[in-house]
Amino acid sequence: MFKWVEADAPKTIFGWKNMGKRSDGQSTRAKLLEAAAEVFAQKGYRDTTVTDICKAANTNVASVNYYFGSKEHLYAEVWRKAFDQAEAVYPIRGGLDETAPVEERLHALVKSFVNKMLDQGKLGWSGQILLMELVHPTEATEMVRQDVLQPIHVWVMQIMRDFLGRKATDKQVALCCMSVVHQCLGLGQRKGKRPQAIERLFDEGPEQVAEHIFQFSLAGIGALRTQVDSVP
Amino acid sequence: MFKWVEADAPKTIFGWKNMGKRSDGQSTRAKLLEAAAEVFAQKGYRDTTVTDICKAANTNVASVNYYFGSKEHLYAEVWRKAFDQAEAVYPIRGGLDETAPVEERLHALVKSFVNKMLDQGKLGWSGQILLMELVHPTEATEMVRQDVLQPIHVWVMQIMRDFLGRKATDKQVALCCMSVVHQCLGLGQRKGKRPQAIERLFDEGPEQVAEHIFQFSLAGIGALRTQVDSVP
DNA sequence: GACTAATTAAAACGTGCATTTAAAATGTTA
DNA sequence: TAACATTTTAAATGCACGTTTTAATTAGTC
Repeated sequence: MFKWVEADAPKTIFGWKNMGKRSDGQSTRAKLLEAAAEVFAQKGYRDTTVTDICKAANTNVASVNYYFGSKEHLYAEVWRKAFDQAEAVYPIRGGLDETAPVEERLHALVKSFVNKMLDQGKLGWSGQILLMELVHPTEATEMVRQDVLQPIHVWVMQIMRDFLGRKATDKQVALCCMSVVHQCLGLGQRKGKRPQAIERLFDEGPEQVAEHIFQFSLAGIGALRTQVDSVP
Repeated sequence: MFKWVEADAPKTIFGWKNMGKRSDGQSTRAKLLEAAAEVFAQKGYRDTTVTDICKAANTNVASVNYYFGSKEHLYAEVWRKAFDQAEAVYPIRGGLDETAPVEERLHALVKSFVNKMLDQGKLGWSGQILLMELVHPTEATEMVRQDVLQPIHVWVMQIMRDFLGRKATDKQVALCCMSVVHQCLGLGQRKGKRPQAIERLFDEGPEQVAEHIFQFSLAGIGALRTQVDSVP
């Protein structure tokens, strides 16, 4: 795996102003990034051709390799950017820190997660890509695990631990994390591939779904907690 | 999409006994079916090459097209067979019919589903393929939807309806189905791609996980039911 | 044992795709 | 305006893969 130096940014660090750079509004690099994100989210890494991307971005086929070195590098960058954009609008912590009441933290978490999975616009791309990667990974997964996935996991575990208390085992905590996360992740399944009764749930936006998952999980966790607490 | 006539079966219907057929124990066709299932489940449809399959089955590259017409047809047949095999050992109804107590039906459903997703051997292949198809469908999805997916959905909906009672809305029923199914489906994520705390949950077999999902869901459904019942 | 059909085997074909190349175009510097 | 770096373009390259072809081999029938 070779190291790729970006074409745009580094060129100005020597003091030049805009050496040889075109000035047609949105740079080709940005266009590619935007177009690629949409195509990747829709068709997945493997079914997306660089020709697809360049057609969508209205650029030459060679531009992907010129700006990103390879399809794979573009994909990694797309993924990271999609995550950042979604996180900016739907922050997983909802502006809360670890001192906030657990219920509030869980509520914020679920709302954020559900929105990320169900957003119909560009903010839903990260969810689509995430799910595809978890089910059918590419090598790019490794590139974002530490920075993006790990912090979320820590936050969820923290919430569940606070819910269940000291007496709960690590396994019980992990199981509850799993239940909540999987309920949210599953929302990313391909549209139109589910039974109609399920599809209709999403017609009226993510709020109702998020509320359901929150209440459902709250009860599930509550049951486990009383069970934990009953042990001396 | 052309119609393909299988190479083995149809040849005997004219009254011949075994015309030209080799008799070396396991037929090439069966070897392909078995090997392909494993490779498809592991690498997914797109990343699997027919060379992969034939190498695993110890056959010639042309054999896939000879016996199945195309990679896609083989895939469809593999999928259906994997489902049947898993269903034979982990029946989704657990031997119960609609007159059995709802709790028992749900318990059986979850156990069956979890086993299908977590089985380490060939009985786990159908779960792997199912999840990949839901997240990133191929055209083969359509071939099994009616026969395989639809009946399961009907059964789950039935269970939830019986749980929640007449007063519950269709939407509430569907949401509960979703919560249960997604908890199970999520188990099919690629091994080794999750946080360690989660990975460890599966070391000791599916039983504990199934039990957790059952209890968790029972509480979640229960909460919704009391809410439903409280409305006059 | 010759005939026929089914199966296997090896090589060839054709296509789709990521990437490379080399030249042209565009902008900047002096 | 000349020299130069960056960016764009169109065409070429090379490889991987599904499928086809053609010939050889095997098994059962008469």
